[in-house]
Amino acid sequence: MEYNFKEIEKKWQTYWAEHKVYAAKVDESKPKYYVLDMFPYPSGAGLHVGHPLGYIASDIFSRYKRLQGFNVLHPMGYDSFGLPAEQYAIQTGQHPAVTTEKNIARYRSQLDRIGFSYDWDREIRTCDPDYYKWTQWAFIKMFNCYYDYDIDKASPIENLISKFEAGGTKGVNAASSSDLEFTAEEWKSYTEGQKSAILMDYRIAYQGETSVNWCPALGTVLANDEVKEGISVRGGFPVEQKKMTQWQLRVSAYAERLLAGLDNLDWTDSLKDMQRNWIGKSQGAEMHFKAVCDGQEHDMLIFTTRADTVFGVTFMVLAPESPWTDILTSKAQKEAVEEYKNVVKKKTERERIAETRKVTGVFSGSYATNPLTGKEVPIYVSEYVLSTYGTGAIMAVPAHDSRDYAFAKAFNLPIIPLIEGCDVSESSFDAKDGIMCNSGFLNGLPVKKAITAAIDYVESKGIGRRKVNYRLRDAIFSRQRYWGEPFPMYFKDGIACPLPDDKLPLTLPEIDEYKPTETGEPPLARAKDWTYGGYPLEKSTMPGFAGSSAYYLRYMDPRNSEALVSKEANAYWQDVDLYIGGTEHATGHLIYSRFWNKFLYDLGYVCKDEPFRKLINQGMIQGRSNFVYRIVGTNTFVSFGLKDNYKTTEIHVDVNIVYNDRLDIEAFKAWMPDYHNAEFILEDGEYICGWAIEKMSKSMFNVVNPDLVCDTYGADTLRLYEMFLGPLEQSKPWDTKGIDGVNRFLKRLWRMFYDKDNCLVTDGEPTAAELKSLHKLIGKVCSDIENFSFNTSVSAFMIAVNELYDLKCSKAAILEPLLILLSPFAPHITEELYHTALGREGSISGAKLPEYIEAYTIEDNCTYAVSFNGKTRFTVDLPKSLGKEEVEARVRALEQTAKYTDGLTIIKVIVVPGKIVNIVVK
RNA sequence: GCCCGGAUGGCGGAAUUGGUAGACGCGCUGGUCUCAAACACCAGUAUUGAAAGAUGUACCGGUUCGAUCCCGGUUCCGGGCACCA
Repeated sequence: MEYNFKEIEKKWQTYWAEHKVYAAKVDESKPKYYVLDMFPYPSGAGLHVGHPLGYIASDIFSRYKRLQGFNVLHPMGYDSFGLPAEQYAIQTGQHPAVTTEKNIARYRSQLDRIGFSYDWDREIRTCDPDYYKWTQWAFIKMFNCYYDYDIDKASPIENLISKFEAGGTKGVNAASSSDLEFTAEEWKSYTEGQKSAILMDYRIAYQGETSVNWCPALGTVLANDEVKEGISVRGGFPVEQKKMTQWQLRVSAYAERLLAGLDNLDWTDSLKDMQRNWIGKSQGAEMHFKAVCDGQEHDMLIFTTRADTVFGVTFMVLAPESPWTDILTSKAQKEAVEEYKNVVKKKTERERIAETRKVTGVFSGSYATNPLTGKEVPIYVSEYVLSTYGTGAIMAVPAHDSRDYAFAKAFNLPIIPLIEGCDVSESSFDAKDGIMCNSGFLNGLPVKKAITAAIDYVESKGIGRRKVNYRLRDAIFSRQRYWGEPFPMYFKDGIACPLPDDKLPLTLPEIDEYKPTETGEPPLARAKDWTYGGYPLEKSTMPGFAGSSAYYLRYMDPRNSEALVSKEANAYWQDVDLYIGGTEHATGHLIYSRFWNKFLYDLGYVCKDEPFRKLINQGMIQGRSNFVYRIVGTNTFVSFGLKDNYKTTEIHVDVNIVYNDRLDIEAFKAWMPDYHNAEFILEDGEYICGWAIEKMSKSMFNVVNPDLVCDTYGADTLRLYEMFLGPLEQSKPWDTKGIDGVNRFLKRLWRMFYDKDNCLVTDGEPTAAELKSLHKLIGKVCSDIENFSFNTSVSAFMIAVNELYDLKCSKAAILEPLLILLSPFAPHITEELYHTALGREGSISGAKLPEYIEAYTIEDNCTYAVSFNGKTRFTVDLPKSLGKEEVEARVRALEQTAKYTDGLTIIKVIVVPGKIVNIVVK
């Protein structure tokens, strides 16, 4: 019998599906284990060989955990709302639901071929109304809550209303968009409209005006993590800043908890660092400065982390968009400031980035008084101060801040050094290090102590207070698009109201065109009768991250129509034990999910504060591109080794017509009409291609389709090879030619069971050598899997099978544990051999993981190399059972009889068991 | 500019984290089988040298009997953030 992978793989995939082998059910008798993949966006291009890498890893781990006796939840679904389907719809008029459906079918068939152990009964799709009902439900909950810092969690908005009714804003310690103050009487005197406007500033899901990333080409706003270097991540279009009223989520209220929660997570440090930087906590102080404009006195508030440098303030700076700027611009400077503001406003985000460090600014015409020195300093307006961070105003200390320094140099402002011995003639001294000088009562203190002393002083004089700032901003939650979740909100006389729960889901209406309207309204404005009870419904939709923020909860109880997840299901599955996915979600999905989960936790809907206990980031699989070299101005192609003799252009060639860097010339001629009459300059009768490692993409003709690999080598080979390529978390290139090695391994495994038509499996007692091979393997593979070092596991399998093959071992007592151990990696072939060759019943996934017995792998004797000062002089075999002291004693004795002393005396014997003995001599 | 990761044969990568560097696989070379090819199998394969040996983990230095591993500095590559006061 031959290893017929096609038949075997089809047979077992059918068996698993028919017997629902991987269906997960709540089972209190077993410990649970939840393994989750980041669900894919089903794009039109289908999967390439890089996509399943993480899925294979998580599948191996899931299968391994099942063998260990865990009740494993391993679900899959689709993140199926999103821009590409909509862009396609705009171009073709096809409904996004239709293309999405088609793409999902393609993804499913590709995934199925690889043999994953998903529980497909739990599949979810974010665009399914039964699913997005719960996205809308959560949004309404957020709308109906505010964040109370006193209890440090979300709380129903009614509680806030009661507080306002009882005592106004006094004693209210809540996250809000503005710092309003009013009394209970004032509150009661407000109209409904005024009240709802005030409450809006406190809600966790709220509508508010902010400066947003507006992408004109996409016709929508984007969140910060959807923009990189002034360009939209999806599509690559320029993005500009624009003031707009948008739905937002008050993620910033959770900044401290999102930061603190990281400490207890089993994530990589680099990913935690990314989130920490994104949250951007900085501790400092707010300080009041008296400002005078045209004789009028105002109060100005700044934020600083360097309160110690207040004696070196030589000017102040306001953000152009800051409300202070209008108040503190003098009549004389009005025109200049307005002009400056206009120039800044017109710049796109991209220009701002390109011109970073180019100093611009304008004098406001007013002056501020330093509260500590009483000195007057000028107030400037400059774009290097951001309105969105801190108070939008700073005190400038050019001697100790490089940005202030550049500004001072450009505007010829004084620079006062405050640290003993520092040189500020060429650049500022930014380090928080040294002894203070020129700083009144702070003189003589080291910087770090001076910071505390300065803040203490400021607090005691009532000039300011300690303050923590976060860079994390609220998430802008509206998108002016069609293919997303509709907001379950309507506007009654201009006041935003949520739909009642029994009206959920609010499904997407049909429209005949997916573009924005001529008047610039979102596509939903095209819908007929987009109203509720006669009131207009919200016309924008939710962003991509809405649907992915709580999907891991829905998998626990995917068909529940009463709740996002039942209390029972949530209590059993709890949280995700292992989450595998790419780093690209570090500051997007992984922040939003944590926020969303914490919110639901505050309200008691989920039992865990953090959703993802352990996180692994798989690396990218890069493509290996091949090139041909066309001699300029001809249709002649010269082989790689000879190309330097000619003037050539490098052209990407489809890697599927190149074998081992050798071009299939006939296939090349047929590839594109242009090359039909191509001529070639060969070396040794062959055309050798150049190569490079690049991103896997269609345009570089280096895409390898997993279907093709499954056709030629089988899914088990694909799975093993993807793992064998290198460490899971590292980026590495795909190179199809190496795949023969793992394929050979499987064929050899097969031959251990079958020779032609004979089954070779026998009973019989295993020998010591066979047991040693097996148990070395068990020990290695189990510890590798726990460490996600799957590449070395595959090597270990190859070594063990080679050893056993050489020993001609066909004993069931050895082969059965071997198969079970290998089954997570290569489920089809092991399943087949388990049944037909070993005659076992049921699926191998129900088997028990073989136990590792160390005693089998210990060597009787062990060779020590004895060396003097690093030079090996002789080797000696000693029983492994000897203790360290005894080895030392025997070595000393040997050394004496061997007369290797050369007149030297031993000062130290270093024994490393099983390794080497070093004798240090003098 | 700041914060993280890296750097080992022709290639992907191992090395029990201070103890024989280069496991395993690819590729290459030679051989067996074959009319031939494919498959399979066997042997070799860091550099240098006829050999003994010498040299080798990006570079410079340090600690140590001993360093791919620890410490200091440099270069290059990858990722993240970027006027965050």
